[in-house]
Amino acid sequence: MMSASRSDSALATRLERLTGEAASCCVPEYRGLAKEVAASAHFPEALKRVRALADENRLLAVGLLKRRKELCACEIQAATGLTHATVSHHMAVLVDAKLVKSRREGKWMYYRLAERPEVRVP
Amino acid sequence: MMSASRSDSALATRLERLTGEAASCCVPEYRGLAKEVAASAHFPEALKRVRALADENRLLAVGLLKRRKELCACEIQAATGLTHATVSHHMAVLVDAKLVKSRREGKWMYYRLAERPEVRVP
DNA sequence: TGGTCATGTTGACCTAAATCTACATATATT
DNA sequence: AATATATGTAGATTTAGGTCAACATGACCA
Repeated sequence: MMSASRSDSALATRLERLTGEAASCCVPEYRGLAKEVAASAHFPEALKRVRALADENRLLAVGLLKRRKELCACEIQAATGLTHATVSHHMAVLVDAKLVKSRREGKWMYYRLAERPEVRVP
Repeated sequence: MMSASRSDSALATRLERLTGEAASCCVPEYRGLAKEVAASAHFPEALKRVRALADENRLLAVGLLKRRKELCACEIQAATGLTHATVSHHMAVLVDAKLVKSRREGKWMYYRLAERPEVRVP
């Protein structure tokens, strides 16, 4: 989104210093590297996972599920003190990020950790 | 209706709020479990780390640093297309979360990954 | 059938965070 | 010294998302 006439000079100067060549042309190389990282297979999923964990109550829910194997929504609600609406939203985020799996049993909804809830930074 | 300062320690406040409505007998037990998790030694640091990673551009910067061992601020700026002010802010967040270390060399600021940038969910 | 309980969904509100511009600081160069 | 360069900081604006009340859905039981 930035265009950058002014502030690319730092990079150009440094590259000129390192290579001895005019370097303003090398900005696309760094953008290309960034695109390579962002387009890597694991990047979107990793971003979704860390975003799912980056909330106090969702990280708490994951911690609860690490100690108790399985918890129903109302238990998570009791532990967090949130409304059931908020708990439902949070658990949906965790399930969407594939950090948690859900299982319905009658009117109760049970949650447990997925097999590999780890986060791999791409 | 519930007292308590609103945004200070959100978790503590929310845990306070659930005491009424004592219909379910096990609520205090889950409250205690939540407090145990949130008060664990690793919880605040883990939260800070995942929050630091939970931004597209910061996760991108970490990915860049995994490929290039060391990058200066202007190179990260070139890669992300952000202003230098925004880059500076993002890198400060990563450094504060102990995911990245910084090194000054003259007027250039170099960044590299910390020894263990992994995220441990508590 | 109706009623209640447990949970999901919607829509709005409101706080936190991401980003920018403008200015400040520090380093290098002349 | 002065000037240019590289990055940090402050303040303002805008966007993202956490939260709740209200409503909807679906399951169980009379």
